[in-house]
Amino acid sequence: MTASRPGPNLSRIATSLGVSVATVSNALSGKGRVSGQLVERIRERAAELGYVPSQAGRALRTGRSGVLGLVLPDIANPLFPKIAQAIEFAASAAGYGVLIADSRGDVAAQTEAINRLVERGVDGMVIIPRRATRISAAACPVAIIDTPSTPGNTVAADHWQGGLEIAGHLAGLGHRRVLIIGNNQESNVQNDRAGGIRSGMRSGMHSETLWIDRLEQENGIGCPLGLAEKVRQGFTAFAALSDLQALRALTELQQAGINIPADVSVTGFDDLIWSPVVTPSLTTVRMDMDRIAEIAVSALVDTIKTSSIREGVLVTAEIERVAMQLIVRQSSRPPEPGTKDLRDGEHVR
Amino acid sequence: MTASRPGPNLSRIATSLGVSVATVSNALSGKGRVSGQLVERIRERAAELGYVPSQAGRALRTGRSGVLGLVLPDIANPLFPKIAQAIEFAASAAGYGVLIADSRGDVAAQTEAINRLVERGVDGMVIIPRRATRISAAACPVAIIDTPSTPGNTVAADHWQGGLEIAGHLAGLGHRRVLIIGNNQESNVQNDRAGGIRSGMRSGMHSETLWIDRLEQENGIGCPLGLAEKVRQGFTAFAALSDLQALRALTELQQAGINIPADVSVTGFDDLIWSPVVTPSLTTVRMDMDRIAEIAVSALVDTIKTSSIREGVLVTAEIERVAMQLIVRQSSRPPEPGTKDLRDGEHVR
DNA sequence: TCAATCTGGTTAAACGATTAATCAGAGTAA
DNA sequence: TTACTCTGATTAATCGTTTAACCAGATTGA
Repeated sequence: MTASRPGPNLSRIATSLGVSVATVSNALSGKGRVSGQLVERIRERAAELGYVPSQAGRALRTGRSGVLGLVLPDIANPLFPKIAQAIEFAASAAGYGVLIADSRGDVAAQTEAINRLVERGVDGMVIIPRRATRISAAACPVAIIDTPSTPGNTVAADHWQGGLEIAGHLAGLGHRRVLIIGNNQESNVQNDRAGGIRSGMRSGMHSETLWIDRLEQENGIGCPLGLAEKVRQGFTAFAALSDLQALRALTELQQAGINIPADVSVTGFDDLIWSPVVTPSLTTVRMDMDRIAEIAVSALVDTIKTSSIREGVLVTAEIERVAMQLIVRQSSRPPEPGTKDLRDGEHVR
Repeated sequence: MTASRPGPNLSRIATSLGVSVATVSNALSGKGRVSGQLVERIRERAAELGYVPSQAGRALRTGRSGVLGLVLPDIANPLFPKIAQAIEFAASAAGYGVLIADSRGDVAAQTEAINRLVERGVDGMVIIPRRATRISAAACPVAIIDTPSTPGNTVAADHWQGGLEIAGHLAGLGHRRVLIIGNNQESNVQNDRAGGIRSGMRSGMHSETLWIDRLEQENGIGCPLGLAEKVRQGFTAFAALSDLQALRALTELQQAGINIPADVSVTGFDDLIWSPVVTPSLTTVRMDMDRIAEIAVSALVDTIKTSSIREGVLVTAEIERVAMQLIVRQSSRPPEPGTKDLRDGEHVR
């Protein structure tokens, strides 16, 4: 029993017009030598029969599947929807499908996931590593989206510059003492963001950094961050390295009776789904995921088209960093003059 | 130039052992008649050469691609990570790959996205419709994950029962006046959840429903929900139909100086990523997405394997609804006796 | 003893698209 | 007239796997 596809194939079109399959193939792909009128007639007939080329047949012959793999070691990442959406859009615009692979955070399973994609014959992969994972060269071109400071990175948001934006914003509002809140000290992305914030501090400004992973190792997961105490110490701005941490800070502060933004300001990163709808809405920094995806995919596709042999290449793009955009909302405001900020000044001295 | 795959193929194994390709194929698939020892030798050699079957060749011959499509009309849905993860896991356990398709919320683009998947030759699709979209029968088996009350639904969380859990929990705590908060009156899922909550009300309990979409049509997107006023009217519990709305309610109430859970309780649905880490952590109801995905995928795969012709079938499974699980955290507590709840009693009378 | 059956394989034909090689015929130049 | 080029098509091979059909040799049954 041969399960034949329902639709028409090249040969059906060919016999129905009394020409050869090669001619039909040439006419549709515009490659060989076919007269103008015949091309016209073939195109018409193909459309009228509802012809769709068999990817399997094409893949077998050309060795190209027309499919890209998308690897996210941390698929539970709340950024995933945006990433997947952007990659899928860019890929399908370039005529490619997107196969997803998940490794559930496990580093060993990541290799296995990559292998599954290779076995399925993807022409290339987009990998968004969680930490500084060395991507062991796969059997196909690979584009990496992480952060510009990661070696091998293809394209990414300029997280450092995003940090500068936050620092500039807080400085402009008049904040002096900033607490940076991250959750993973191993993360290249978070380190760049934090570095950007620190290097954006103006004279007279001071920052400290709170790493949640450290804190949770001691006090258990989900422990309080002790932010009310930080407020008492004179911090007037809390710059989280992700909106998830910003939300955690926001609610903890609110619960402690501290008003945002009247008493202190809170900022985040990534403009995640809840950021516009919480009260107060969250000042944050957004990355242009569509543009990043478009650059990554087109660089990947270029490499695929030019590299005749199926080899593991790390793809590079001309534009390596894409600017992040500051979104000012309600959660940031100048510190109340004469109260906490002044008290802080005394505290420092 | 024929771009040949790098790895070995059946014929390489065959010639290296001096047997025919058919025998190798039979040995590896365990289908034809091959002696035990020969099977053994072929398996060994295949492993030692690192043989991976060409999906393209197999797909061309069998008419099956070994790939499932995943269609999410609302890819920005915060549940997407969990869904994609669960589907990918179940599919790859069954030997299938997962191709994603996004329609960016556009209903017209949904059909186009489905077509793209069909053109890529997916063997079946899992569709998670946003609203009550009639799925125009695609050219392959389709499993739908929505809610049990949707006609054509294959398998889904028992949202109604989830609502009952919430209602039971709030009733057990002693709440009398419950405000249900949804954001989309067209959603089957949300209606089932709300219906469950309402039908779980004990005698003496009262509920009202606030639809955010209605409110935002009048007052603009991101408008305040006026929950402080509701508290004054005597509501002591706010049951959101999604954790996103729960979060919106939580922060709005906190900002208004209302303490949770001391003054009022807030509950959600879905156990989204932020629910355990906000303060107070959110009481919610979780669906067993892994189980749902496993049921949907295996039903789909069964249908694919038995239906010889490639036709558009709506797949059914034996288990149609999967129980949701109540997760009690900090945001729900008995109402303060003698204060708001009593005042409410008077207010009602 | 002769035919039927079983065992362990082999042969060959697909699946559908691509593409190098070829070919018939017309036009052209010497 | 002969050789050469150009155009517009056709032929045939190929990608890797699956599977129906066939076949040689051994065993079995009557």
